[in-house]
Amino acid sequence: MKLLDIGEVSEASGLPASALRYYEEQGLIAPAGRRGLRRQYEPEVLMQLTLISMGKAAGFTLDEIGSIFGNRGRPVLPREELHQKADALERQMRELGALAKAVRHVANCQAESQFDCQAFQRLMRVNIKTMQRRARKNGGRKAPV
Amino acid sequence: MKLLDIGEVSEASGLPASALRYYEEQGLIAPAGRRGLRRQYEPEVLMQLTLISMGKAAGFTLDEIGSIFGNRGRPVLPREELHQKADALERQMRELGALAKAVRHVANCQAESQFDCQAFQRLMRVNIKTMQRRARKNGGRKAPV
DNA sequence: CTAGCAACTCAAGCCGACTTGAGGTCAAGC
DNA sequence: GCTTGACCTCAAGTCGGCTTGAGTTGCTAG
Repeated sequence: MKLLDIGEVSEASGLPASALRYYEEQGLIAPAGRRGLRRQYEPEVLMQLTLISMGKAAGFTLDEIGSIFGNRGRPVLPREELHQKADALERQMRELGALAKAVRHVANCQAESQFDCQAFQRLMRVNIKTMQRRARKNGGRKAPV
Repeated sequence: MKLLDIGEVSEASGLPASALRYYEEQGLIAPAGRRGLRRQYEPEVLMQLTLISMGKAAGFTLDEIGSIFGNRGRPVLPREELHQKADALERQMRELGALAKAVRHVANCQAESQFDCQAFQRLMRVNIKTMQRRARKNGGRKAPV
């Protein structure tokens, strides 16, 4: 199987080479070897990068991503924790849906201010609650994800 | 209607007072007035903060959030752009779902490495494509959201 | 053989989103 | 009338995630 130069990986993934080197420094990816100075990647790395991008989009830090999809696809966390992460993701997904709804509503609503609109208020109500639940749990620091 | 001290807003929202001042500096919220030096907030601000939190969870910058739910609930962007934002959110929601599935799979899968697992590979395949589409469009910089 | 060019390293810089700390203000309760 | 505690301002610091720049190395084509 043909190995890829960093430039090719960059091209294929859309990530700048500097980011790839940075991911390596953080232990998220690794080249199969070198040819001279140059890193040579297995095509598999593209899948890893997809995972990383998805994880980032979901608000994980690189560190967290590393612990979910650890060294070359072997997860570092125990099953139970992984399921918790998945639960969190699904919750977050629902929140995203709520936000999409809210934005959609804002686009169509005639009210002077959203805060005058009954429908909008209903959309928000439930989320104020989940937000407060979350806040109570972690003292308002950093998204638990 | 009773006005709230920053401490009360902080308590109710779970956000530290320093963050509230920062949001004010960025033009996202504003107190109804002051009593002496102290900011006095209308309860309405809690709804705005919910919106902000949701927006952040969805990966928007504070700046972007400001342009969606502009000055006191009157959106700054035209309808069309708001719908585009909503579309993007729904896309992102689906990606999040895919990630949840992937994590769930990793938790259960017996394969040595995820990259040896057929089911996992299928899960990823589609996302590599969307990732590449996105990359081609923006040169790999900053999430388009 | 040598010129190019892509890649390399390492240190420093940058941006967003806050936090922290030092030093100041003020209304409320004793 | 004084202390206390919540709040204030402003400057500086922090952290994550990269980017930028200067100076170096080494495969490849002419």
